[in-house]
Amino acid sequence: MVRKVDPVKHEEKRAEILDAAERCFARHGFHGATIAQICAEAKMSPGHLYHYFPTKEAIVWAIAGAGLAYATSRSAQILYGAHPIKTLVAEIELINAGHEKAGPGVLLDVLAEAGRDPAVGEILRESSASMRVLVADFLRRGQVNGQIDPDLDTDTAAAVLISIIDASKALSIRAPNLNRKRRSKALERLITRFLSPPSEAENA
Amino acid sequence: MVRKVDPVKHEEKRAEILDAAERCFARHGFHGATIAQICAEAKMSPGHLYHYFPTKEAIVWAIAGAGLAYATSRSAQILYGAHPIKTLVAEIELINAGHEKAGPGVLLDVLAEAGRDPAVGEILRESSASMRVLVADFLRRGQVNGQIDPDLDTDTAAAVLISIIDASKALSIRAPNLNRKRRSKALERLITRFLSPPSEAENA
Amino acid sequence: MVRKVDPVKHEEKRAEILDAAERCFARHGFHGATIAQICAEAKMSPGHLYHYFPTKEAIVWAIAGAGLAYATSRSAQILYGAHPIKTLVAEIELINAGHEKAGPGVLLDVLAEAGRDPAVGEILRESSASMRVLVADFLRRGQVNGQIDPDLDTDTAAAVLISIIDASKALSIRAPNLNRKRRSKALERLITRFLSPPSEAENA
Amino acid sequence: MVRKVDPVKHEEKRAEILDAAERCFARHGFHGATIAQICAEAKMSPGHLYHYFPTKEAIVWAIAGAGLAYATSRSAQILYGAHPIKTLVAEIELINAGHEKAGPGVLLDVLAEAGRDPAVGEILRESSASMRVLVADFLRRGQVNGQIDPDLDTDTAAAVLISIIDASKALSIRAPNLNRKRRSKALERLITRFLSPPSEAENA
DNA sequence: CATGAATGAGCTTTCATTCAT
DNA sequence: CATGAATGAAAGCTCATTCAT
Repeated sequence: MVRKVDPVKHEEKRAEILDAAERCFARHGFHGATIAQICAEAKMSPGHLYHYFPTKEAIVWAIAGAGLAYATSRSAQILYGAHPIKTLVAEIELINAGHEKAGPGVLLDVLAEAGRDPAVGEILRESSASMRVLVADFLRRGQVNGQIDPDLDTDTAAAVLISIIDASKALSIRAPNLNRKRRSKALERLITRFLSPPSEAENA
Repeated sequence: MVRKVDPVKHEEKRAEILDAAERCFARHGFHGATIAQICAEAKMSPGHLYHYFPTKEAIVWAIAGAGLAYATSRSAQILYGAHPIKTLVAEIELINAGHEKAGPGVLLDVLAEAGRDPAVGEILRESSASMRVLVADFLRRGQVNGQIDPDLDTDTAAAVLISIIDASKALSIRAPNLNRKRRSKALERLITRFLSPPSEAENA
Repeated sequence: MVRKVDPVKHEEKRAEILDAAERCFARHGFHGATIAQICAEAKMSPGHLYHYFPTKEAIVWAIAGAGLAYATSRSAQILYGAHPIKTLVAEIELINAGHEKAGPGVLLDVLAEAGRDPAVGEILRESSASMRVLVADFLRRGQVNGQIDPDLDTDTAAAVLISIIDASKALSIRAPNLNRKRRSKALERLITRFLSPPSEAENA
Repeated sequence: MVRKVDPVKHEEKRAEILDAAERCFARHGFHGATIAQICAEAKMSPGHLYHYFPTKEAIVWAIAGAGLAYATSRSAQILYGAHPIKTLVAEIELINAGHEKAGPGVLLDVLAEAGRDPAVGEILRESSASMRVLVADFLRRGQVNGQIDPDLDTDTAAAVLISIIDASKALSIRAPNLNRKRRSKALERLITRFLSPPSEAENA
């Protein structure tokens, strides 16, 4: 007999579904979006979709995991690049600019759902933990070369920094008409001063 | 002679429904909670509930409005009291401690829904705007007496500060096991340094 | 003790309710109209309304009875007046003119409902029977003085004549833009020729 | 390769639903019949039924349209056959005989609903108009060969004739115990005399 | 692999009717 | 006599999920 499934094609289909689902979830929320909408968006019948995911919940979990994994990997890129704080703030601005066209994405939905669906909670906490490791490591390196206050508890500071990304999502919804330059400057100031050693106040 | 309606009783019933609805929404989200659950929680038949609210949406809007109005009024209390920053951080800790028993409430749901339901968006933006006025005023007073950096754009800074409250909700979901003392200290440091004038770095 | 109820006032209230109900039924049909609408139209609370009618059905029956009784009494007036056929056709035109403002009333609803609700059926058949007696009597008088074909079975002819009134309701709904003069002329011709003795073809 | 939809099966299912719905509407009226009843009658789940019709209204419209279309096509058959008037009256008798078992059908409901639901009104008026064309044409042909009064306005006369079919429905409800022979004779006389040229009074 | 027909529990909402005041 | 608060069964409709093809 022939091979049952081509695992590459299988993964591609899964990715297509997740792409479609993310657009639907971003537009209507996890509970507002329907399987039928996702099927239409993915150009796929419901019977076929259920070959790839056993339940709608499973799609939600996959979306939550993928979104958070992307945020983690993007953070790694930024933190190991040049001028991480400036880049991070620029990234936030870039994302928020995207909201004007496509809405704020699913992060807030994940946060809200995490308080209810234990599986989403678990995914969020694990992702946050590994991102925290990443950021805490960055902070420790900064402490070594004197750019970051050695008194900071790196783990706690990392958690706070991560939540500032969430805050920026909230910020762009609560006050969408804020001047972008001023918002960037304020966020940069917030982060820079939080991390800086006591003596001097400006570095990135 | 005959009383037409007793507006006090009417208001009380409405409040009972909103109380019940808030508990249900906090547990299951705006879309996950059902009218039947709210009726059970409020010990009321669906027919009766619909004497007080024309649709489920109307209940969502009322909950969003009430929650945000409470946050605004509590903020006013804190900002006009003694040691506002310390008190604010303490308040955040108090609220987060509550999450362990009752979940994180509906704020994140409001933020997520605001990106979808224009009515919720409007409610959120208006509430945020009036809260921003409040906080910006506080900051301006601080600038006058030298406790806050006169270079800060008070409006932008106010928006950022408000979103830090949202961030603290996210923080307590992403990292529920963080040491409380350290978290408080970090938040206090974050806020204090954000606001302080350039020369000295420690005051509240 | 005092008299329990003033029967005159009681009848007046009943009449007010029936007035209100007829307007609602004409607008929305027997099943489409709600007790709440009737209460609003009669400026009355539902509790009070139920002092006068035990069920919604009872209101329907009363409306059906009243409408049919009115038609019967109006017919009597016409049949015992001068130029009954011309007057009848004029009356039909008058009624149909009213439809343009207020809709076709409840007659068709009564006919439709009579096929389902046995009580309405009974009311309709009894009313029709007594109207038929009236018309048959008119026809017999016409036969005596030679204006009406003595070969006609008066009872059957009476039934057919009555149903022509129903037909005219249907006519004004099916073809609302028909020229009125021509419609009147056609109806008059229909009735006149139906009744006339064989020799001459024109009289009223 | 893969069939998208089998339009034949789809049409069959639609027809089954309409069959079931017609029975329910005939028994309980458009507003009295429920989706659940139609589902039971069609042996189908509500979810499935809504694959074929988007709303209950759409079913009502389809039933109204189908019933009127049938009446129109049947009329065409009769008018182009031999002895149209005798056949028409016989058909009316046949239909009315059916009422004793199955009730008077939905025609009166359509007429009543047409005064309220503009969509039904539109369907009725369009169907009536095309039927009127058919009947008027028949009358004109009769005028040519001298069987029908050339003085008749064919369009108005056609409208009146059509409404006599409605009248016969009403007749069989108002007076179900009328002698059939006599009723047939009276209807035939009504129609024949209405159409006949002035000189002779008997032809079909 | 792929379809879409089919299910049925459950959703929000309505409404005739009752009851305490 | 009069109110309107209160009920709860049932309405129309949705949607995650399954199944025959």
